[in-house]
Amino acid sequence: MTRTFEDAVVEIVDSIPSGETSTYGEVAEEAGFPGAARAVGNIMRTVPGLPWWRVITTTGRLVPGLETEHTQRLRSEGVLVKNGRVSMGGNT
DNA sequence: TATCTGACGATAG
DNA sequence: CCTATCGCCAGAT
Repeated sequence: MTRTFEDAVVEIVDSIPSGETSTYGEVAEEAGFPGAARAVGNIMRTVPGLPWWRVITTTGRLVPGLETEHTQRLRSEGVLVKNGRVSMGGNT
């Protein structure tokens, strides 16, 4: 089994509970590759079927080019978005 | 094996 | 607040 970064990221991102949000850095760290936030982003766009909208950047920035789509999806999950940004990691 | 890419992260201006 | 640059890493070609 080619258990690679991709596989790990897929499972982790897919494990993010609805209404919550995580960051690329967090996902990368959980995957076992801290610092590989960039690689995470690539996988998010490479592997379909992933709740990529639950993953944001550490700065609270949403996915570039899909900010509108991203915001709508988060709001649909119950995540409050403020001015194109996510209200913290979905936790108070 | 080498080079390029990118939905990041942090710092500097 | 925004833009630019450097550093980081795995994947794709």
